Amino acid sequence: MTNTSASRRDIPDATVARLPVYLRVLRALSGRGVDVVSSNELADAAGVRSAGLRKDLSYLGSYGVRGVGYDVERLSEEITRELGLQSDFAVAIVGMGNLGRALADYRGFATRGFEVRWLIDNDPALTGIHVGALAIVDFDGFRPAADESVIGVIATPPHAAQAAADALVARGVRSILNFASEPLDLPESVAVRKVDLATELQILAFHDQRTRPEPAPLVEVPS
Amino acid sequence: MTNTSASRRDIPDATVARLPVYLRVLRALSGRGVDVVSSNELADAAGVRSAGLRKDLSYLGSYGVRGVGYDVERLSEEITRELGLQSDFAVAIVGMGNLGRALADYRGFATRGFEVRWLIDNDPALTGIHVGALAIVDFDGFRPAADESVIGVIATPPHAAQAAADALVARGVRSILNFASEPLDLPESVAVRKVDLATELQILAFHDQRTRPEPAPLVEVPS
DNA sequence: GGGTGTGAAGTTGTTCACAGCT
DNA sequence: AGCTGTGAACAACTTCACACCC
Repeated sequence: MTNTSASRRDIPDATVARLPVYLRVLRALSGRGVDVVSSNELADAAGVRSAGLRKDLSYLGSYGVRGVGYDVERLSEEITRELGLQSDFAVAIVGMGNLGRALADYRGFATRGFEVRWLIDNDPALTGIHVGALAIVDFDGFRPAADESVIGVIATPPHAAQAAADALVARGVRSILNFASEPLDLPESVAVRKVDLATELQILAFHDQRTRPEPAPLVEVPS
Repeated sequence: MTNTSASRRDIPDATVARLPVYLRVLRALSGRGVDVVSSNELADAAGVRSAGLRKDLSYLGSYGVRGVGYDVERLSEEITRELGLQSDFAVAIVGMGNLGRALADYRGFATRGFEVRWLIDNDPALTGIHVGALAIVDFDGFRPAADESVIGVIATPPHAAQAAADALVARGVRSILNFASEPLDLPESVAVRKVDLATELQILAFHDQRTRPEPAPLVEVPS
């Protein structure tokens, strides 16, 4: 809802969630000098089915050539544009515990169009300390320009997550990646994605328990 | 498919993915001395709709009381049992870079039934070094008992992920949480979940770009 | 031949709305 | 009266299969 204004073309959420994966594969191919790829090869490398891949790409338009495949460069650009990644996004990480520091140093961001530009923590003992090339600031030191897009990453302890989110939103952040297990209560207009590590493990635990091979591989006694 | 043996009751994947969230909320309620909760309150705290919550819980059986709500303790136990979390799971983290170290120290695991028991890295310069109470070992030092369930967490650089996964599986691991962006090629019998941080950011970028308020909200003079 | 693009069918997940129990 | 449990309607997503084009 709230979808009042024009929503360009309507790309399903499930598709949007896979576009970054395709993009990564395409860039790897491009780096290896490949310039045409079939839906089968691409799907394989991305871990999806080829029919699904073709359907996903069809939402962007027709960028493939029948009997041949997709132009790697062209498709790459198209997805980049669709995801809005032509210009770099700035990232602000809140919470400089272990996880926050690890994220601050994470190499994968820069290579995919994200620049970590602020490290925020309200603990006065931490402000001023450098992590990599950046100094930790408190929220007063976080003043993004009104026209720049900043993605906020919450890596605080659970009880501080809501306050961190509110502070980010108050300063114009409209997209948040939340590592705290606490669900955030925010305006509809703010996009939130959650990564809860313990939840992921629990989901795996469920499947593990369900596919346990034998009931109890005890004993081997004859008798 | 491959669904040869009995699959107890059939709980939808989407429901399984939410059970851990409910469980966390229930435990928090329990800690605050609450002993009955309605689907509305629980749904609210978990960030879902009440009808959906009730449907989810209905897959576990009928543990609510009409006109009253759910017994917090009872439901907690039921979900715990269903997820297979009665006994602790052991976790092995592979790749002791920034992310691996952060995960090794992550407090959220222990409180949710997971014990990090192995820290693995094949770099000889790292083996023997302690991170918290555990020493880093190489794969030769990873010898879980045949009957214990271990969840493997891959926090290596992308190019090492497949080899790490293969090594885990060769030692009996059947559940893997993969932080590397590389998709893993593994037998069907191994459950894999992927957490790709850059992908999450890119999905947010898409939404951000799409909901940008005005073309250019300039002016207003600060100084 | 080879591989894309896409309606149609099938599957899975969500929401509604109300019967039924306490 | 209040709140759960659930069939039934609905919506989203996936897979199939084949027409169509190079």
